[in-house]
Amino acid sequence: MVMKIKEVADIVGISVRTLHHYDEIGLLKPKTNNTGYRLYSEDDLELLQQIMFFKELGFPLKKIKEIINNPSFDRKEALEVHRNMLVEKRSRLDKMIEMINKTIQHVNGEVNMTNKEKFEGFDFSYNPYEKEARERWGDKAVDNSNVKIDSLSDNQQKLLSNKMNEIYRNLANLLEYAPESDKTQKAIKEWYDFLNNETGHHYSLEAFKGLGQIYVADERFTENIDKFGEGLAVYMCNAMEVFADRNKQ
Amino acid sequence: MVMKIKEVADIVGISVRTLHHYDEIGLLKPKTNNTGYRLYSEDDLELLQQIMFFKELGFPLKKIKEIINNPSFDRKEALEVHRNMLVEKRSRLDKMIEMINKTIQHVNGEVNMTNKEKFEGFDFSYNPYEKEARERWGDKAVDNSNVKIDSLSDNQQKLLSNKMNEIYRNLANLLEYAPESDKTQKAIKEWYDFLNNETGHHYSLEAFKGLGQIYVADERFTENIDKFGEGLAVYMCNAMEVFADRNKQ
DNA sequence: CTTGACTATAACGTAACGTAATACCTTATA
DNA sequence: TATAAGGTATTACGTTACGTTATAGTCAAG
Repeated sequence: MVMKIKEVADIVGISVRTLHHYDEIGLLKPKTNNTGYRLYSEDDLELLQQIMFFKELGFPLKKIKEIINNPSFDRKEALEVHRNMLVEKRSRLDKMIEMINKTIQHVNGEVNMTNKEKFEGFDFSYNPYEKEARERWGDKAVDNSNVKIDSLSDNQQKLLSNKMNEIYRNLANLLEYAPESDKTQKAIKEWYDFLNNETGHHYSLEAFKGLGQIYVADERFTENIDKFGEGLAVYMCNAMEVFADRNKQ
Repeated sequence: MVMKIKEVADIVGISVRTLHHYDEIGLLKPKTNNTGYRLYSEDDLELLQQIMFFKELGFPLKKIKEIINNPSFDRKEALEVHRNMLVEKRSRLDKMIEMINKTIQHVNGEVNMTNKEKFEGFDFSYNPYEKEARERWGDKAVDNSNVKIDSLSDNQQKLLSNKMNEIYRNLANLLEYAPESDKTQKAIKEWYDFLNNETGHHYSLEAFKGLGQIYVADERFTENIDKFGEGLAVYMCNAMEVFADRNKQ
């Protein structure tokens, strides 16, 4: 079932102009019929829902475009982080309500408020989930160029980039296990095999170990990797070392 | 105690440029010392708090200026309406959280969602308090879109609908009494309580009074209500006003 | 008395649409 | 089938609420 622009606008609660705008900037480009009318599909609506979520969270459209165009974008994961952010937002609202109650009492002369207290509810900088989202989807995390291996083709780079993201996410969930644990080592092996089979380069175990060390030594790597989990770079370095040493000879 | 601009900016969590801007447009003009530095007093901070409240609610700065410059502006009253709006906002957040949970299930293939459902949490068109605020401080034009009850669940709508019919029938039989009569006022109270307890929205007395006025102003309401008895809409409007004024304070 | 952090004004830039003008397309109704 | 009403497209300039330099004066600590 396809829908014309006004129908979509009415359902979503935005203006037709806004949808025009999203088309203009390439954020949401529906198909058109022979007379140039925009026809929105179910998939377009799903995408629009995603866009609205990110918009609700204050992301600029440019960033939203980057995020949803990134092939490593995991919709379900995004939804879960969004939920956490909304819960966080609600608790901030609670704070504001509490604050406004205090202010009312203050106006009545019943309570004194410090200046800091007067604005506590407005301060949006202390939201761990927004921070998480920014770190996960913000500038550098989306841009894998820091980590790319120049000699590869575009396709290979994209593949590598996706695999890296997958590996990082995967490993970030294993941080509680020891680097030498089976689960971790299995993930590392996957990474090692991928490098050898898909990148066109051969990585010796020593080279692989060296790569792990680069993750810690080069802060461009450290920074990007740690965005997937605190201390992940060091963790990976250790795990890769264990992997190399175990399989050596 | 006076504060320099950066201190204020840091406390409130906005930029220095923003405060410059507010000064430029005459929204918040602090005193200056002999070297031109802006010095913000306690009163300036209180005003800024007001400004931030209205901003949070999506008012444009121009309107905010009009509002707080209006000599009839009652700070306490404004705060109370603000609180109500925040509570309303929180319940919308609850809706969004519910929706996102549904969406996650939907992604998992567990549930089907209609297009309307997908965007329910984004629909900000129904908020009695924003309507109240607009009428009080904003354009007096009645925005009909605020009158719809689409955002209620099917069950709530059915319940509301039944209760409305009951109330209307009831009141149509009281048309011969004055709007301020005990019988009429009792029926009105029942209506008011129902709205507050069953619809998920909180109606202040002012909002309730506004609702009555809508019955007369919006011909869709007038038409339907008058089916129960000639002139019932106007009668209810009067009775609701009496009820609001009597119970105020 | 110098340096670094803070402040001022001025002026251009930008994001995300709003608004208006003009013209074509679709559909319900006479 | 004609015709009006309302939806749609493109183009283009306007607007809001600041961001971002650039340039220059001010203040507080070492």
